[in-house]
Amino acid sequence: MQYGFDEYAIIFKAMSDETRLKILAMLTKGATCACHILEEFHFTQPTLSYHMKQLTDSGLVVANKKKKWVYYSINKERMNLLHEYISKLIEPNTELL
Amino acid sequence: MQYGFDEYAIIFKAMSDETRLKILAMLTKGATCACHILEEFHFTQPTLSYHMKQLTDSGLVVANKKKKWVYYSINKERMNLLHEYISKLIEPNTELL
DNA sequence: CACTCATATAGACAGTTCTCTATGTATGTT
DNA sequence: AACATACATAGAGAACTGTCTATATGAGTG
Repeated sequence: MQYGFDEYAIIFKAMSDETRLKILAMLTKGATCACHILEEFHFTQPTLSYHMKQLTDSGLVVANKKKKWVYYSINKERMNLLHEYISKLIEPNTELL
Repeated sequence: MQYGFDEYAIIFKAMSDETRLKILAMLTKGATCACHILEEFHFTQPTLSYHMKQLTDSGLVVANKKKKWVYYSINKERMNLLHEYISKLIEPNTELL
């Protein structure tokens, strides 16, 4: 396995919140700035900042600063890693242990 | 989408713990009884019972009682659902929102 | 330079999580 | 019936999470 359970746990933890799943779904439409994401929610700006940090720390999302705005987008490479991980949990006798 | 973000959040939360990821990996080898799973860890039996409850409540794992033992195994249908969900986060403009 | 706008950080606080010990339940054994 | 084994539940406590308000940072504007 490329990474340990601890690393995958962090990734899954990033996805273990309804708000962050909605953010990820929004990002499938393409890179989006924080201010636009915030409009879709009823919490404050620092709370969004907290959630974006969880997502970027996990590696699932990358931040791209352009002028005053930060554009967030999905890290497809990382998401593919997760996709393969789930595959290994479906197919028996894989090299997970 | 078949289920809402809340339901997927519960599934991902079940996978957001290193211990439970290791348990899932063990279960890829086939149905395993709790006592055998416990041998692989250094915590107590009630702690394992707690983790197994998280996994079964999420639907990722099913419990099968045979005599004195409970055999746990991966619910492949549920895992496939997760697999498809990740696919939708990789491919752009899917119907997640 | 003073000000505004977009975002991040700090600190507080309620709620949740993961672990433990103690106990309960259900099944099998002597 | 008494005991042993496998697992679940209850309750407690330390650590973590998600939210807020207040403040900081950094980039553009007049």
